[in-house]
Amino acid sequence: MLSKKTKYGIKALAHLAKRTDKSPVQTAEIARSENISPKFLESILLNLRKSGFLGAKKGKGGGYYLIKDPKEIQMTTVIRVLEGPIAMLPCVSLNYYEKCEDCPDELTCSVHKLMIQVRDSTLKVLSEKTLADLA
Amino acid sequence: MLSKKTKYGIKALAHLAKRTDKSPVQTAEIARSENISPKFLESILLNLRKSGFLGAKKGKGGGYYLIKDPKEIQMTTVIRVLEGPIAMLPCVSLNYYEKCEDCPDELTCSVHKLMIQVRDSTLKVLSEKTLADLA
DNA sequence: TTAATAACCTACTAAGCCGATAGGTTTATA
DNA sequence: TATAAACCTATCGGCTTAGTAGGTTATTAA
Repeated sequence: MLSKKTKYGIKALAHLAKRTDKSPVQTAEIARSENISPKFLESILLNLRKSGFLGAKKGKGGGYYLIKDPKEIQMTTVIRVLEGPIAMLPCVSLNYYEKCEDCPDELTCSVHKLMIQVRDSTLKVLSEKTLADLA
Repeated sequence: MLSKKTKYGIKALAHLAKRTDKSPVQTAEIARSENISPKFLESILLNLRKSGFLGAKKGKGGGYYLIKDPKEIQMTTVIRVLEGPIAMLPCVSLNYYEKCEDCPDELTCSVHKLMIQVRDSTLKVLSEKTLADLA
């Protein structure tokens, strides 16, 4: 299950991608139109800015704006930044790999093999999709 | 991410499926050979019995055994019992559907559409696999 | 009939995460 | 100089996870 943080983050990015002009949009406006707690969204947008997806402008008329072309933003990278691993087990994660304590040998582990297949099929869908497809 | 409960549960089922005879296997033995905390595993196996995957026999020589043919046990049903929803959002879950508080209209929600595709591709993999494939 | 065995059941807990909320600081604009 | 909006830090209640502890019931073997 995706956390609300991730869901809200994606919605916010899609909201920005829908806009034709690149003028900054305030947190409060996104929060209002997407029904998200403003303060919670604030922390998410900050996160997205620090991760290089968004730029920010302070003061009146300020807000957040997309830095890159929505077509260039894969959903895999968005989800990895907001949620963390896409895989269902740490031992099959490409970007957040961790060995299982209990498993002596990954190559013979039946669960491992299965989850690799799940991971790959999920990755196929998500890597083909960009922010532009959501907007 | 799958919980350890789910991972352990699948491993335990696979352990039983690997065996040629259908004689009961004790919790302690499975725990030992799969490196799982015995007491924790106990609660998982109980769960799997109550869900109709396992039968149990008490007393000496007792233990748990598979009720059905491993070929007949889809991984989707196993995961749903142990973990709950397979979908990444409640609003795209087939078996555990819940409406999103924040979303006024699912049909126009960009995240919703994306997660349906992820769900379907995951479901395709998992529904084709049975316990027999893991053993 | 008794002892041993193993499932069954109930309750508890420490730790961590999630989804916020509160309140103050900095920077840019009018 | 006042206002606006991002930025930052800290905190919190509630929930889930991954167990642990300890006793009860049913079955088997001596």
